[in-house]
Amino acid sequence: MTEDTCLITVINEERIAQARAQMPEEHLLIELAETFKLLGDPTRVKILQALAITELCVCDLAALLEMTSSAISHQLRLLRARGIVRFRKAGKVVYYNLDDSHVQTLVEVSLRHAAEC
Amino acid sequence: MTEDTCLITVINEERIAQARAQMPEEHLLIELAETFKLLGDPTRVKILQALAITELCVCDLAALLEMTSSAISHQLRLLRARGIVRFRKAGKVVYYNLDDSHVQTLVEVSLRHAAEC
DNA sequence: TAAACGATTGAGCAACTATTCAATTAAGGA
DNA sequence: TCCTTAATTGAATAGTTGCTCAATCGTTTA
Repeated sequence: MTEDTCLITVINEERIAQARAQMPEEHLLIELAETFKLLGDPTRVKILQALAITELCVCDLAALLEMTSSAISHQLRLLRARGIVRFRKAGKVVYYNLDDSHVQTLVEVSLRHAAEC
Repeated sequence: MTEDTCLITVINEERIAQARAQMPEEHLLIELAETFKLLGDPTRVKILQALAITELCVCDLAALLEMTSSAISHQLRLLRARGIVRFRKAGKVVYYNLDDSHVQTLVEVSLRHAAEC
């Protein structure tokens, strides 16, 4: 991390200034990336899509995705930590729901777009 | 990958059937996850956000994000590969633009939501 | 109370990823 | 032509991640 060429060489100073002025705060962009990263995994996308259709317990999700309940549980923990899913206990069984309608619309919008390609 | 408990134990058979029937095709969900994964990195989100404001060359992006142009170039390659950015050459300088308006609105919508939290 | 079962958790591992570093390409200017 | 510079590329590396496996927790029921 010494002075790299391109930390000095600047070609369009005004544009950089403009971008810098209009860019959202860094922590906001990092937050954003965190959320996208969470959606950026096939298993988690499938879980979210399934929960968008109906409430399911860990075991059902495991059966649906043909994975171990351990693997599912690990992923649900991440989704829980970001408040994307919520759960309710019914005895031994834990049912999961989507808790973030925004994420749901995000997935819907993206799916529509993906389907167009 | 033998017969795991939860590949057999099913609690809500009808719900699983319903989810299975309504779930989008697997390859579509995987595509979706690929796109989200690409957005799920701070550097790439910053690049996209900057390009949403103004056209910039590799060097400018490097200066703006305080990173080496090599690191930026590597990330641009990934974004290019998915058709999210396009470029035009002006002599030695390569200018990058957003090429996917959908991704742009995706980021905008998400930013608005992130800002609300 | 003990056994059974759904779910969670932590350690470990293999696969992946973002950056660095060095080498190379392509274009411009001396 | 040679030198400089913007950009790209490949290899190497440090850090991350998703799954497995085994152990454990909490609840039900025999």
